[in-house]
This record gives sequence, C-alpha cells and structure tokens, in this order.
Amino acid sequence: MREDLQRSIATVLSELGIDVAPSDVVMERPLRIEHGDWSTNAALVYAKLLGKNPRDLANEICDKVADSGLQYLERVEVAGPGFVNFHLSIGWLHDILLDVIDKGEEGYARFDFGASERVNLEFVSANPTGPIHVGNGWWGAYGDSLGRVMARCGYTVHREYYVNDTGRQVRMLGESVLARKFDSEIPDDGYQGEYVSRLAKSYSGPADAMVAGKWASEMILEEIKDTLASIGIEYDAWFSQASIEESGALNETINELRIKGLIEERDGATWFMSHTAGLGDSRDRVLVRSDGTPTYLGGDLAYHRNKFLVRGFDRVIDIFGADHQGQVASLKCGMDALGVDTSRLEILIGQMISLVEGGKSGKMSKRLGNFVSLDELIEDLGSDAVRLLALMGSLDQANTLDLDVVRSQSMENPVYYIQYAYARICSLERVREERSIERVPIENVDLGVLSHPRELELLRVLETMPDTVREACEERAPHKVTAWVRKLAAAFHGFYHDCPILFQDPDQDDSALMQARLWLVEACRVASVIAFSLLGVSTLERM
RNA sequence: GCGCUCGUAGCUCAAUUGGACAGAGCAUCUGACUACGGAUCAGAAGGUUGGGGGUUCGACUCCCUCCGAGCGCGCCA
Repeated sequence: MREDLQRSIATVLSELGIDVAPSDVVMERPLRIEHGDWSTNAALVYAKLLGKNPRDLANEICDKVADSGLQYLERVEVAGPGFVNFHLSIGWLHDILLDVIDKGEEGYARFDFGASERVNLEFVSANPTGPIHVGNGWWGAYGDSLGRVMARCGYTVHREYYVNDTGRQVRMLGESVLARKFDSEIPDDGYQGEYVSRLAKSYSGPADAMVAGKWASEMILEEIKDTLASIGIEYDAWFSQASIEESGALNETINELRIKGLIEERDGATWFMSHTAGLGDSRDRVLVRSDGTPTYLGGDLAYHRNKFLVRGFDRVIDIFGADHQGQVASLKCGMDALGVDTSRLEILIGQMISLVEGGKSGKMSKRLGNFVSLDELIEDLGSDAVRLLALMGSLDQANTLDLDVVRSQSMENPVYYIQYAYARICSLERVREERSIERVPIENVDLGVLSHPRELELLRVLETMPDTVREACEERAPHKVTAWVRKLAAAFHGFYHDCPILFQDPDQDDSALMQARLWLVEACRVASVIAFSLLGVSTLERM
C-alpha cells in the first residue's frame, strides 16, 4: 500500500517536472488517527524547488492521487502547512492479516537486505578476572538481540567475545589467589572479592602468579559463559587475546604499519604515530612496551586486523562500554592505516549503568569486590525480566537501576505484561480445543467483519512490525522491538478485554466473527513468537 | 583544562532520525469481572524537552553558547 502511494505521488511530481524515485517519497504513519493512515510531506519538501506554495502543491498532489483509482483509497486531504493525508478503507488492514498468516513465523518481518554480508559482532568481552557484574553484562542482551535482529534481516552474524587472558591483570589475579591460599597480604592492585578465596581453596598448582592467574581466569571464564548462557547469550567464538600475541599477529600488524612509516621506536618502546602522522588521534600510542610486552591497544589492533584482513569479515561491530571510548579513535586510525574502510568498523558505545541500593548509589569495582554480580540479578528477577529491562532503553542513555525497585516490583516489569498477552493467546487456543471449535481455513473466512476499533488498532500494530524490525536493524537499535512488542501486547489486551472471541454457542450467527477473530489472534501469536525470539525472551504458554 | 556521550512528567525510560497537540510504565486518584486467565481494561492528574540564542514552512532532534552529569585523557585493560 505504501509503495502504491509512493508511486502515485512520484508520478504526480514527475508530471510537474521533478524526478523523484518512488522510494524517496517520504511516507509516514501519522500519530493521530484523524490525520489518516498514511501521510506524506512531499509538498513541503518539493515546494521550494518548484517555486510554489506548499499548500498549493499539496492540493495538486491531493487531487491527482485521489483520481488515480488506487485500491482502498477512501479520502485524501491536505492538512497543516502542506501535509497530504491518505485515509484508507479498512480492507487494507485485512490484507495485512492475510500477509501475516501467509508469511508466518519464518517469513513475516524478515528481510534480505543484509545480503549475507558477514558481520563480526563483538560484545561484553569483560575481563575474566572476576564474575561478570551488572555493569559489564548490562549491554549483553542488547548485543545479543542486535545479532538476532540483523540475522533476520539477512546478515550473516558471527558473535564474538574477546577474552583478556594475558597480561598484567592475569598476573595480579594469580597473585591475589596465591595470597589467599597462603594467607598473605593481597597486593595493592589485587582482587579483593570473596570469589578469590573460593578459587584459592581449589587451586593446587605451583606458586607461580602467572600460572595461577591463567588457571583462575580459565575457571572464571567458564562461569562467565554459564552466566551469559543463562540469559540466552551464546557466542560463536571466544577469541583469546593470548593467541593473538603468540601467533605473531601483532608483529605482522606492526610490520605493515612500519612499511607505511607509521612506527617509531622511542625510549625502547614501539610507537604507533597515530597523531604525529596526522591520522587524527589525539596522541601517539605505544604498541609494545620497553619490556617487550604488548599493550592492550597493540593486541586490539592485531585483533581487528585479524577480523578484517585475515578472516575477511565485511563489517565489524563492537559494543564497548563508555569506559573504553578513549580507544575508539586509536582503533579507527589503526584500521584506516591498514587500508580498511573505517565505515565498515562500527563502534557502539554503551553508556554506564549505575546501581542504586538502599537509596544510595555506589561504584562497582571488580578489584574491591563490591559489585553486584549479574548472576545475583538474574536470580532475583529471572532471566526474561533482566533481558527485557536491559532492552528497554537506547545504548547511549546512561541507565539507572534501582535494585530495591526492580526487586520489589518485579511483578511490574513489562516482561510480565507481554508474556501475559502471549499466555492469553495460548489459553484461547486451549479453550478452543476443549470446546471442539473448528478453525475454518482463512481463505474461507470473511475478514471484512473485523471492524471494531480494538481489532483495527491491533491490525495497525501488526502492520508496523516489518518496518520496526528494519529500523531496529539499520539503526542498531534492538530496543525498538521492545517498544513494539509492548504496543502489540497493549493492543491485544485491549482487544481481548472488549471483544469476545470464543462464543459459547458456535452455531449461532456470529460464528463468522469468531472465525475472523481467531485468525487475528493467530496473527498475534505469530508476531509474538517472532518478536520474542528477536528479544531473546521466552514465550510462556502458562504463567 | 581537552575529548566523547548525555540532560525529556515526582521516578525509570521512549519519541517514526527535522514533522502535525512530546508518549509509555511505575507511583497517586477514580471507575470496570455472569463468556475466554483482573498479572487485564477505561479515565484523571502530571511538561516552557536544563537555560539562552540561531537555522526553516516546522526543532526533543541540526548549529553556537552557558549550566549540570557520566566516561575517557597510562609503557592499565
């Protein structure tokens, strides 16, 4: 329908001398129902080019499209400064219902514009020096869900977790474990959490900090995997930082940069001249320290080079915490210098999450061991509630999580609202079977009887699903799916409340209405299954 | 000090990427169960979108400037 209107409008514009591709005609769904089903701002956009008054142009568009004989087009009018509003007959919504049923769980709101582009999606990547806490893991659901959304849009998504299994922090972890084991002082920069004591008890290896640290970080990583899996986050690869260093990938990276004259030795260290060479960084960066050990950035450059140039990903998306934003410029400079088109490297920054408990907010620190673990939160709220909570807001909003509130009001979490809608759908199906009510094939059902405002509202919501998924993908904003599914649930609850679906006596006259409503419910079920799977929230047949 | 991000109802967050009267949930108040699950529905109240300028048909959105917050600014990661 939108395409029909776009074509029609583009035709009018071309008759007036402006060549516009139909897909470039902006169509919007007005917020207010009085403004019609579809609206275009074309007259406002092109009036100046034609040297016309916007309202005059709008009137021309209005008249000509009105005469075009488009199906379902009931009324066209000009409003405001020059909007053209299209009012459609409800038949176009009944077609939506057919479309949902026809395409089903597999096909509805699915796209192929990703064109199988291979995307490497890295997220969470918290250091395995302690259990994953709420701050580290908060955007995990977001990254995971983004992957699901992109996969549905035709991308080939590869999820990856970069494991920091080398370097100073691992040694500090080892020293902390050994200190606990032998009852000595934990070093100043050591890890204080009780999990260190727990690890120390089961450690039986040599009293070597590096060995103990490796061992401990491997143990911790397994716990991290379990935690993430418990909220439905799975990875295709856990990529070891040590493997990058040991494989010589860092040296290869440095050599490539050296050939381009971007490397200097200074004070015994190896520097990347990302600033001096005019690449846009705010200062030069050390890649290899004077003691020969690689810096984090050195490893990360080699890692990203590996993603692009060794493994050949078409696109790399990293979700970093705000505390890593200082690294973005250097990384982009590095990739640019290596000949990678940096528009293929998207670094999304997730703002910090602050926790409030007992009315007070506190800093979480893995070192001090005073963090709230993600496991704890999952245990308190359940994985679905945690996921949905994290998928409520946008990445660049610093979230505040009041633990007392989410715990005490966990029943008010929107997750129950949407799951309840799904449970009601399932309940209807159970009752239908109990009463032995047959479902008539949709092609034999008169959908024209669906005209109750609640029914139309529901159909309108269903109609917006494909666009929502597309936007969520293109804008890397999976939380839009959350907003949408809440809208669907609200529309469904309203419909359910006002519109009886299963009539007591199936032989009475309104069985036609019952059949149409049953298909509407089925469409809601299909859409819910899709949306829930994109969010990674489970569908419950009973609650 | 410099850089990045942000500031929206009492609280937690949205807002079709520049669109029409800025929307939800929680909290507060008032109503609604003889169909199928009341974990629901309907309504009320709540705002100068941090302040001030600018750009234009039109600004929460873009530009400038103040104010305020978070995060960076290591041969840590």
